[in-house]
Amino acid sequence: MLKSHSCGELRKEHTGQVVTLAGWVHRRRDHGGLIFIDLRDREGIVQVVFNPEVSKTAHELANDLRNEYVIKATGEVAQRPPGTENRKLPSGEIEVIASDLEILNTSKTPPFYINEDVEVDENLCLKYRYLHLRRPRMKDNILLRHRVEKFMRDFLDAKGFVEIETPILFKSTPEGARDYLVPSRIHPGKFYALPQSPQQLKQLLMVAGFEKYYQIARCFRDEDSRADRQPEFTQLDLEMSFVDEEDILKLLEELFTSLVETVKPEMRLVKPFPRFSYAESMERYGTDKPDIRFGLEIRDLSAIVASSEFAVFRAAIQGSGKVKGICLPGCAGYSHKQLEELTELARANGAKGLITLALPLGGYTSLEQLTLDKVKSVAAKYLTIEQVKEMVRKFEAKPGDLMLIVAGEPKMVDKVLDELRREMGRRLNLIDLNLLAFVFVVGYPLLEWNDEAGLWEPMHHPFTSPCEEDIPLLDTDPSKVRARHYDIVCNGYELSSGSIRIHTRQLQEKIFHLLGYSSEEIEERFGHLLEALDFGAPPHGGIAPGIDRVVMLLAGGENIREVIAFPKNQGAIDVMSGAPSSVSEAQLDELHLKLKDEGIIQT
RNA sequence: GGCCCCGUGGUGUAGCGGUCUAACAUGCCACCCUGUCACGGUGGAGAUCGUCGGUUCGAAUCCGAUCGGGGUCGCCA
Repeated sequence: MLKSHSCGELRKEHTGQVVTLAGWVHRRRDHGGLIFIDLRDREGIVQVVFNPEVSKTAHELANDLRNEYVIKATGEVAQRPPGTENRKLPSGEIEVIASDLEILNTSKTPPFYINEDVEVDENLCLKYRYLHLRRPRMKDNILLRHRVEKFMRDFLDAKGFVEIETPILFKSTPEGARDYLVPSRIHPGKFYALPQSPQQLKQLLMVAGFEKYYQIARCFRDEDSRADRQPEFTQLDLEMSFVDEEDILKLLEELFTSLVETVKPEMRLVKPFPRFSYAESMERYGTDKPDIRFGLEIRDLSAIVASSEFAVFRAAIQGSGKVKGICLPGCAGYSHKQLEELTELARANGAKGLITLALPLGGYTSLEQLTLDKVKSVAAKYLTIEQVKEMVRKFEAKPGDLMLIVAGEPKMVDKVLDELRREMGRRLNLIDLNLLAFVFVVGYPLLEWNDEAGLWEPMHHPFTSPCEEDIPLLDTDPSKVRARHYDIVCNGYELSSGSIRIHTRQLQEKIFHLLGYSSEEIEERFGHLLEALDFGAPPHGGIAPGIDRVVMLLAGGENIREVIAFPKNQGAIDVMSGAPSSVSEAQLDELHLKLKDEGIIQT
C-alpha cells in the first residue's frame, strides 16, 4: 500500500506517529509561508500542513498543488495549536505536518465543484459520474448502499436463507412490463429476455427444495423512467416454503426494523408497522401506497350531501360517483390565487373542479353558532347549515380550516385527493423528515376488470394465490376474490408487492384460463412452471423489496439516481458511455438482424 | 404520445423590450500573505444568453418551431 493510514481515520490518538497518506486534494489554502491542504480519501478528510521550516522541498512542491491532484504525503500527526482546532471535521483536533510530498497524478480543473454540494445540471453530473461520486454526499450514499446490502445478506444468512444466482438471459413472457430482448446468434430469429424479476425462477427453487432463497437481483423493465424508477433496478428477492402471510410480514418487519436501527440509528420508525386493508387505505388516503407521516386524511362526504341542491354533488352521487374531501388546518385565509392553484392541481389530475369551504377564524366558539353566511364558498348557497356542520364534524375541522372537496368517479376522486393531500403535506411542512413510516397493505382483490381489453387482469401477478375460502367465487364473482397478497410501503413509496403463490397445477391453470389465456398459450409460456408444480411443489411465498428505493429513503433522497453508481437518465441513456449506441453491420449480420429504417443505422 | 417546469462565462444564479459594450457569487490564472479551514488581499482572463425562424427601429428579454434536461400522466404482471 502507498499509504499507512487513511485520511479520515486519523484522531488525536495518532499524535506523534509518522504516517503516510494518499488521496485527493480537496482544498488548498496557501498562506504564502504556510500551505494547508485538505486531503481527502474514501474515509474522510484531514488537514496536511506544509511548512518550509519543516521541509523546504515539500513546501515548494505544494505550491503546485491544485484541486483533485492525487498526492502522497508523509509526516507526523500533531495536535493542532490551541484555538485552531476545527470542530466541523472529525479529524479536526489534529493535522499532519508534512515532511515529504509526492504528486502521484495531476488533474484538470473539474467541470463542477467536488468540494461543494451545490446542485449541478444532472446530465453533466452523469457524464462525469466518476467525479460526481467523489462528492462526499454521493460517496456516502454509495457506502450506505453497501452497508444496506451487507446487512441484508448477513440478516438473511443468519435466518437460514441461501443466496442463489439466477440467469440474466431468460425467456420472454410478454405480459407485464415490456421486455428487454437479446437476440440469439446461434438461433436465428430467436431472443432471450432480460428478467423483469426472477419470479418464476425463485418459485422453481422452492420446487427444488431450497426452502429459503434470496438474491440481490437485478431486474429489467423497458418502461418510461421516473424519479423512483429506471430501466434496471435492484430487488432483494426472497422466497420461502411452508409459510403463510404472517411469516413473511414478520420477517420483513424484523428485517427493516433492524436494518434502520443498524445503518441509520438517527432515523425513527413506527413500530409495529401499521397494517391497512386495501379498502381502508383507499378510503383514508386514496391510494394503496399511503404516506402516513402526516394526517390530512380523506373523508367521504357522499352521505352528507346526498340530498344536496348542489348540482355538482348531486350529479356525482346519482351516477356511480363519490363526494370526498380533505381538510387543511389554518388555510381558510388562502387567496383567490392560491385556491386557483389548488383547483388547477385538481384539474391536472382529472377533476372537473374543486369545491373549497373556508371556515371563519373567529365569529363562532361552538359549532352551534356557525352560520352559513360566515362560510366562504361558492357552494354555500346550495348547502344547508346542517350539511356544513356535518362536514365540519366529519373532518373534526377547526375555525380557520379550509375544506377541499372533489366530486365525481371514485377512482378520479381518490387520485385527486391523494395528490392534493401529499402536495399540501409538503407545503404545510407536516412531514417529519426523520421518520420512516413503514406500513403493510393487505387484503387486495386478486383480479381487476380491464374494461378496455374486456378481461380480468391480475392485481399483482398471475402466480398469486387466492384466499382458500374465496376459490369458489372464481366461478361466480371473480371481483370478490381476495388475494394472498401484501404490499410494504414506506413514506408513500411502494417498496414491494409479495404474495403466497399458487402451488398446484390445477389452480394455476384455472387462473390462467380466467385471465383469458388459451391452453396453447399457457403451455408455450408457462409449461415449464406448470410441469414443476406437478412434481411436489411445496406451499411457498415471498416478496422482493426494491433496494434502490430503500436506500433512497434511508439517504433522505428524492431520486434513485442518487443511490445508483451509474444510473441512466430519464431517456434511458447512460450519458457517460453513450449507451445505447449503434453497432456495426457485421454485428447485426451475425445476429441475423436488419434495421427497418436504414437511416437510423447512422449515429 | 399528453401536460408542467428549466436551458445566460467552467459551475450556480440575476437580468425578462432600449441605459446589456450582459451583472453577482464561486471557480480558473498571476502576484502578495506563517494558523487557515468556504482563509484573506490585489489584478486578470473567461458568455455571440441551447438552436432556428418571426415580431420590432431595436430581442437574453415577446411569439413560434426545434433540440436537450427534469417532473408527471399514460405505462411499470
